[in-house]
Amino acid sequence: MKPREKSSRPDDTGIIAAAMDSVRVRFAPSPTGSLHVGGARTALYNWLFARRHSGTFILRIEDTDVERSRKELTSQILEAMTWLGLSWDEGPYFQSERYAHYQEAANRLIDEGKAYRAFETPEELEAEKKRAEAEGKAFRYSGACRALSREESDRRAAAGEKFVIRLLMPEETIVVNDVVQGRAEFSPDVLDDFVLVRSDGHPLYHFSVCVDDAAMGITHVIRGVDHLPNTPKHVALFRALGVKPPVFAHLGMILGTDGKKLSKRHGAAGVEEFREMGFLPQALVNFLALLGWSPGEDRERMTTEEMISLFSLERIGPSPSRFDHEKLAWMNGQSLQETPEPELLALLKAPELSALPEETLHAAIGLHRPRTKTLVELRKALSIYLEDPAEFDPAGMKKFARREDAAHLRTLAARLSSIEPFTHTGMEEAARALAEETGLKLGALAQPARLALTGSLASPPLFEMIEVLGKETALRRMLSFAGRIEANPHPH
RNA sequence: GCCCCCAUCGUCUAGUGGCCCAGGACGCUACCCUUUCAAGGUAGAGAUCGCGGGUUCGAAUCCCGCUGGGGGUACCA
Repeated sequence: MKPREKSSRPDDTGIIAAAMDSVRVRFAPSPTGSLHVGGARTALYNWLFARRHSGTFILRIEDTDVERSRKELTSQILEAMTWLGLSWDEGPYFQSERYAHYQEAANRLIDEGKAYRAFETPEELEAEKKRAEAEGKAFRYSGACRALSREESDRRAAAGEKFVIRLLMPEETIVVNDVVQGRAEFSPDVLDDFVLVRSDGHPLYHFSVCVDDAAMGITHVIRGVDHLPNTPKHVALFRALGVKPPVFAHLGMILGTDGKKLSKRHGAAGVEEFREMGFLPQALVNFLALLGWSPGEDRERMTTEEMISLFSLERIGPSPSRFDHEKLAWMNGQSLQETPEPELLALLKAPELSALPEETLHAAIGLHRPRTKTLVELRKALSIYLEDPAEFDPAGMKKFARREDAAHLRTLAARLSSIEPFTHTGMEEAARALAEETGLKLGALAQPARLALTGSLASPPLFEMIEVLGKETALRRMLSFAGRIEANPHPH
């Protein structure tokens, strides 16, 4: 890592400075789905922030929802994080293995009179909710069980009566000072005594998060704005727990191009999907970093090290952003061009390419890589060196599969067959001479050949490609394609 | 319904009272290069800074209202 920059950076002042000595942040996904790019961006910002301040990045799995959590999704998330290069310093911790902590904290809160048992059944609550709705009012738990004496509460619990544990919400306005979203006030009459622990003993999200953040000494909570309305609850809980709340930074949502929540409908939403589509982790990271954060000074493409040294919470914007696949594709194309060839070969994961002579493969990559934006595209482009094209572009067939094209193909093939040594410069000379003699444009000769060789009208410079393909393969494809046309020529 | 957040080119954004009749990037258009497609080069279109009121000598930047969008409102996370 580069040496830290001096304290002229804006984030070295003010509110964050107090906790800046030992930054501890966490990414806390819930294993109810694969890693969404929104989650990946949250993880990235936490990671960048930790690295920027030589802090600690903790990974914590929030699997208290037994019904929806799935073990295999955890490993999938970990794998995606690793692929992105977001290494964690502690964890993964599993909340499902930390129930003793929650139990202990809950008992303590009850003992201190900051939380209490509530014995209403789900049905009773549901009925109350219905009633409130009918009256057009927002439902808030009545707080009826606040009035229970400790003795009665203990007695009913001991008798086996079901209960949840609720936090005794203080009757005061809670102010959340968010580094990204600014100041937000929450009036006590929209906050009720929310549930900490379910009747089956499972801690609820708000509770386990705060207990863990407190226990793990989390200094900064960086997460999506969807959690902003939860934050006053967390602040109250931290106070009840006797802990200073961390600094909050809530990130705007990542939306699809239509402004709706990003999902598979928009092409892809999971990190794993982007990986499969042939995107490079550094490109995805760079792109995601810029979705909501800007280093200023018109910087766009950056290495991870540069992002780390430039990153700060105050340069994160509050507004939601749309996921622009086009820009990602551009960035990926840029990264693809810069990847060293041995690494690229490993990334391509195409063992069949080893059938090609090293020199051929090297030359082919040199020819095709500049024309591709993803690994998948490059892999497909390279396949023409392994087997003859199986399909031909319909538009190409319409334009360049007429009877005279077959004739041109045969003439060109004949001319090329005598070239020795078989170099692209020699071929080009010969082809130009041929064009001159016949009064044809070079393109009239080249396009049918291109179609014959690749099945497509778009390719690297024809003769360079032929040189890599080899005389035998090239002539075979040209002649066979000529035959195919003659059997079934496209009318004018 | 109630609560909270957001609002600069199509998109990501720079911009924190005068340097901005708004800068960069992706995308788009044209031209150059050229055997095709990319890449590259050059030029260009594209935002009355959501709307309306203030404050100020002066506002994209501060305040209020409206509109639009998003989120939350669980014994989910």
